[in-house]
Amino acid sequence: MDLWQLHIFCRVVETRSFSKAAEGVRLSQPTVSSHIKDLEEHFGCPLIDRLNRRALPTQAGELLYGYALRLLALRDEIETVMARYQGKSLGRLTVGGSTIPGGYLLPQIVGRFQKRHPGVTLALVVADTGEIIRRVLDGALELGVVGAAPRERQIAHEMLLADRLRLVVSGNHPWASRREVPLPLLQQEPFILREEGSGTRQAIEEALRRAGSGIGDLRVVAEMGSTEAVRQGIREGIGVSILSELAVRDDVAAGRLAALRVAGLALTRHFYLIHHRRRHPAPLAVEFIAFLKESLPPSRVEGP
Amino acid sequence: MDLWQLHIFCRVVETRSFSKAAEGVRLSQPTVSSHIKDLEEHFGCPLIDRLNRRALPTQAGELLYGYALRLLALRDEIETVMARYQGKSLGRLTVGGSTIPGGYLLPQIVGRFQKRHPGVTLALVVADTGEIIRRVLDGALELGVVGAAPRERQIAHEMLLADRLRLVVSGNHPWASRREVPLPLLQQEPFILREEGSGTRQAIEEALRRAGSGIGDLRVVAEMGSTEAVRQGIREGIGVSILSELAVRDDVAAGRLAALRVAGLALTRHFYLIHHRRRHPAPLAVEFIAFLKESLPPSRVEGP
DNA sequence: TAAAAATACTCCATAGGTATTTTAT
DNA sequence: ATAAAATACCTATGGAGTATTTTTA
Repeated sequence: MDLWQLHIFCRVVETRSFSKAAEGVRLSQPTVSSHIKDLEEHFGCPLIDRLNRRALPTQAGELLYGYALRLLALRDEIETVMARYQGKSLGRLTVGGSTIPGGYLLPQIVGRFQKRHPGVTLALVVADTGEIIRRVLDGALELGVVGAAPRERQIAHEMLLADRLRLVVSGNHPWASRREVPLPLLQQEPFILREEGSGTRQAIEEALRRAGSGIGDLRVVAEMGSTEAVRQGIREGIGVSILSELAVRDDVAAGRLAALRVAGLALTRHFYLIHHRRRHPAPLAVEFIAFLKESLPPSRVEGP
Repeated sequence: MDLWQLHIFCRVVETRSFSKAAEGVRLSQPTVSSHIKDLEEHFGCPLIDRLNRRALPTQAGELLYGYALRLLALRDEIETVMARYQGKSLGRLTVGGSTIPGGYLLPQIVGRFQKRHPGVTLALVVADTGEIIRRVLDGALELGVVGAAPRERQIAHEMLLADRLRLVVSGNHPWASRREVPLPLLQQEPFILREEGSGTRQAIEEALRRAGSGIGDLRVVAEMGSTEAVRQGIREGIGVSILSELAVRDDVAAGRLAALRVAGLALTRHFYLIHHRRRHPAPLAVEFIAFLKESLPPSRVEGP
């Protein structure tokens, strides 16, 4: 018994004729006969009564007909669902982001993508870079945006955008109107640092090292566990800090904070799009990647 | 896409391996590979990610897997339902009976058959012989038991039982204790006749004709439209009549009526089992016919 | 290096065809 | 005589096999 034979059988029942059914499915009449015979042998009972002018289903035939219709309908449903899936109007996409991209970049982009694809289930998972990588590896996340290039062989990474880190001071700080501050001056200033292990802190350490300095040369007055906490600390005048431009964009625009360069410090850091190297991306993921790239200001997309 | 390929695909998803799946369905690994490839080409997207040690479904694969399980389950349901149908524990049987068999023979037999086959839908249609034949022809009835052998080419008939017609008198009638009455004596007695067109009346006319007599020679005092009415008439002493032994069995046993022979009158009449000559009977109908025959007292089953 | 899947080929079972016969109206 | 299905027979596609190669952990 296969779907094709059931389809032929249904046409015979509906047209009450082997020849008409044959026409309908573009087969010869003997071929239809042989398929019906096959089914009858398979089920071990006659399905169609051949009454020379009419072919009528037996009781067993009627029973089979009902079920065959359901089966064929389900088959059609599969075809349409799979097609719809490819048309990206159906599916599920789970994206991960480490702290900065997950907090300040992806929410808006995921939101806009969601609006463009109704009927699609979107999820954004925010966790630290290591966790994001682990989840991409085991397949729980299809894509991730993280603050460091992972060295796992199984993970493919692609530079997505160069995020500028800026010296951030309160809006009423004496430096608020300056464009730039020299490093020695910064080293006099009370400084708020992120905790050990933070990607931002690592980027700062790296930049200082390249400038022949280090964290020890800063006047660290506080260590805080999140970007939010640091931002609050700056606004309340506890000190200044170096943060991702993304994280303070709104506050800078509103004048609550000011972002400036540190002369002689190359405070650039990259975010990477990651995915499993050997798993096929869902069409929706491909679509999202394209959407993500065109959503980023072109100026920010620079070489590695 | 066919059911076999979907089945193989499901095994691959479940075992997470092409080779294991191949073992499970008794195929070679390359054959499994080619079926999966076929499916992937059919749907136009990868379904399985081949990660050397493990084969994991893509998102599209998971989507398909869910539907495939449903489809295969429905397929299995068809197989079991069709098998159950053949085991006769499932189905529907509609039997027709003309007045006498429909009123006095089939109800008990249908009832006992119903008890023996729970889960089966049984219906008994009582109508005149012509109507029963028409309904067997159009397929609304699968079987019929009628009081005359139909001459339609499309209807097969088989003598089922010889029903004896008896002269029926009230339990307190002078003849009640007699075994037999001569025809001339009967012709003196008030007689209740069935209406024109009744099978019983036809049988009486036929018997009288064979004896060289006719209805005109009877003292007809009433013409009644049903066996029931005639029976009541006899009990109330309006007259005597000739009725099927089947119709008065209970009353005779209870002594309310008496049944006797008429000397010189061959009052035998046959009931016939009929069915459509060219339609395959459902297994349940075959079963019912066997049950019907073994339910009849063997003495009553005689040659035609 | 070993384990898994892909590739390359061979073979035959069967879906499909055409021509014809059978059957019942 | 006709219309429909069954039968007989032929062909070719593709499902299944074995042997081998490719790939990556």
